[in-house]
Amino acid sequence: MSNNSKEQIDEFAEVFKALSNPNRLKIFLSLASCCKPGTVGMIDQDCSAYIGELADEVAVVKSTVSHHIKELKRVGLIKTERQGQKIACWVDPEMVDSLHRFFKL
Amino acid sequence: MSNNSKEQIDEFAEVFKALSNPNRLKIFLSLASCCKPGTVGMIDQDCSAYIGELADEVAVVKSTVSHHIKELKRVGLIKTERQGQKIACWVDPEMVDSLHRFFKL
DNA sequence: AATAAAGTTCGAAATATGTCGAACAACAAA
DNA sequence: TTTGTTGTTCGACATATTTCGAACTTTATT
Repeated sequence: MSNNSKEQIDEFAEVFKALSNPNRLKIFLSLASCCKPGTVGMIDQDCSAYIGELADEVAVVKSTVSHHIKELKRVGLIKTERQGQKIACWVDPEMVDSLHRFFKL
Repeated sequence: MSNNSKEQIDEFAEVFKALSNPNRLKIFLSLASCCKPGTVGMIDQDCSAYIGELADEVAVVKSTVSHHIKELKRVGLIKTERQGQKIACWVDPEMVDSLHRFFKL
């Protein structure tokens, strides 16, 4: 911990900002709820959700969820893929691991 | 990860917000740089810094550092203690551990 | 081709944040 | 008690964030 360049610091700060909004954090946790080791980059029905589902779950309109997803994606916390009309979202376990190591004492 | 109540989510969101500002994150990392296991609650010259030192390090005026320290303290990331004219600041390893566990896959 | 479903983009409004400098308070030293 | 050092509080200002609803796009279905 704490052996970081300015760039790394700014990058982590952006990730933390992405997680600093309660609704965005809820979305992230909802997507993370089925994230297990060994599923890096994998998509399956247990490990992803659609925008509309998330909107219902978090109780904000889908345009807002769309913004939040965009931000979570921008900082690398989640990945997305179009599946027909819908967009599947899932967390990137590598980023979670990076954060896990960040707080390693 | 992700088995959290609304209150816990809001609490973590506040902690992440505290770490989302680059200058505040720098301050935190500076204080964390010497944080080792087994030093919970301990203060010594290797494990704390004063407001003025931090202001120099981060290159913002001390009134701003004072605000940032107040915020880091409010969310539980750091602790402080007056030592004569100065105020010693150090990270709370328990909170760091809590964050470490948060990102445990 | 027309309609429906799922997301995105845009514009607007309210609220929050980060920063500074000036004035103030607490403590120490002469 | 006067002066210096360290940190806090206050007011102000510029900028960023969060959220919504309306209009639009993309894909699927009839």
